[in-house]
Amino acid sequence: MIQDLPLSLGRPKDSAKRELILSAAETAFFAQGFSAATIERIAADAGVSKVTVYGHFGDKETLFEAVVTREADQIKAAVAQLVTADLSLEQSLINLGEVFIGFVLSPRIINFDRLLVAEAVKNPGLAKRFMTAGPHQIKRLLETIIARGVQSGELTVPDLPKAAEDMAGLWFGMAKMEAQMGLLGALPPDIISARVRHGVMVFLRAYARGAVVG
Amino acid sequence: MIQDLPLSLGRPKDSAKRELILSAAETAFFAQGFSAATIERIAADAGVSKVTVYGHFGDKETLFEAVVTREADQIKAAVAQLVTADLSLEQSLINLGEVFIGFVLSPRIINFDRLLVAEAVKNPGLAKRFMTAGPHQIKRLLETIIARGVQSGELTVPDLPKAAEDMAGLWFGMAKMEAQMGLLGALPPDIISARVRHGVMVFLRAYARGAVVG
DNA sequence: GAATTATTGTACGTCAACGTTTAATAAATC
DNA sequence: GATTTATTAAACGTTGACGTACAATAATTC
Repeated sequence: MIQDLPLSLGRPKDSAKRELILSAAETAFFAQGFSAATIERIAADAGVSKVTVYGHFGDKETLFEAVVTREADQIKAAVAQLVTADLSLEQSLINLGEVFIGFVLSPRIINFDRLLVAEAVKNPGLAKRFMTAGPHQIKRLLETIIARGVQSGELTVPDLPKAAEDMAGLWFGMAKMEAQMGLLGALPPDIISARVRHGVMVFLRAYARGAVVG
Repeated sequence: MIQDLPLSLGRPKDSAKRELILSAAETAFFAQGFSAATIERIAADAGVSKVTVYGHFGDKETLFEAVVTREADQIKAAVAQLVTADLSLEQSLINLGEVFIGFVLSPRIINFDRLLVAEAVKNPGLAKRFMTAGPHQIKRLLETIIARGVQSGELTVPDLPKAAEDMAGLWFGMAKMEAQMGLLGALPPDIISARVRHGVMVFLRAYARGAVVG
């Protein structure tokens, strides 16, 4: 087993086990929510003693936070890779939209979302971390793309953040609500693509040069 | 106390107590979620014995369902009153939007939403009932209004349901996500109004007669 | 090899909440 | 008044899960 550098005496904590615990916890929390998931089950799924779980993470709350933090970090990394290549305005929007919508509407993220929404009251910090790592970053990218469209003279945009929200809203429609409520299964890529393309067309039409939108 | 008609022998169930229980349950569930809310506390808040709660509703699940059904009925009734008066297209959209967005983003409904989202996995029927009673009805109204705009020649709409989703998406933007995550407090009416008006303008611009939107 | 910490299995203490039981009383019908 | 059902208060059984304790063993440093 690959071990960490020795920072203190005695047998070091097994970081592989830590990862196994996190993965099992993620699965359990995603599937059952915070309260319904049990430490014993998580430990069993991770192939680890319950005591080890308590050794790595002090209690259930801390374990949950670690799961959320880990997921948020992964999201952040994924978003950071979304460098907008040098494509047409329309293609840039479609590309970003497909990634964004595909991501947000994926069963995995919908489950994650459910978790955060349920826990948002007790633990607003976690929800905020997720929004900052994911949606807010995407919105920034969107603004960048739209700003390029303004510079090239293709668009007239009086308010950049508002326009970005409009684009996101058009992409979503009511789909996220439906997905959260469990009325939407996993969407095939072509459905997502069609939805995104439609949204982009509407957006471009509304914000075409010459249009005046308050 | 006002009693129901005698349908069977013996002392009838007190419908007033039933209502008190439902109200207390609603408060508890909204504030704490399904698992965290306790029957004892609900009974105490309703000023009623725990046994009475179990007498009216067999168990916690059933009580929860009764709360959701009651709320959905109220929503349905509220929506039914939204008869679209004979106003301009723009005014009709603004009016409906303000009611819709104000409703969906209100802390009360956001909490309700959180509940349903968390419970949607276990109990998809409840979530569906809510969607049917609320958002889906609104969407129908929206389609009616948009169709009037088409008939009057103000709009060109190749796909009515899609257009209605676009309008809803523009109204929402990312606001509902933020609200669900607890990053948005109660919104004052003028903020909601501004958001709705902006969405309507964008929508009308995109779907103005002559526009061709796939 | 000595000292130190991690891991495991098992068992346990604790606690909170669901749901039931019981005995007494209240409200309704006949 | 007899019967039947509802309500209450209090006590109880049960369950499930969190978190801890203990003794034995494994891994690591010095």
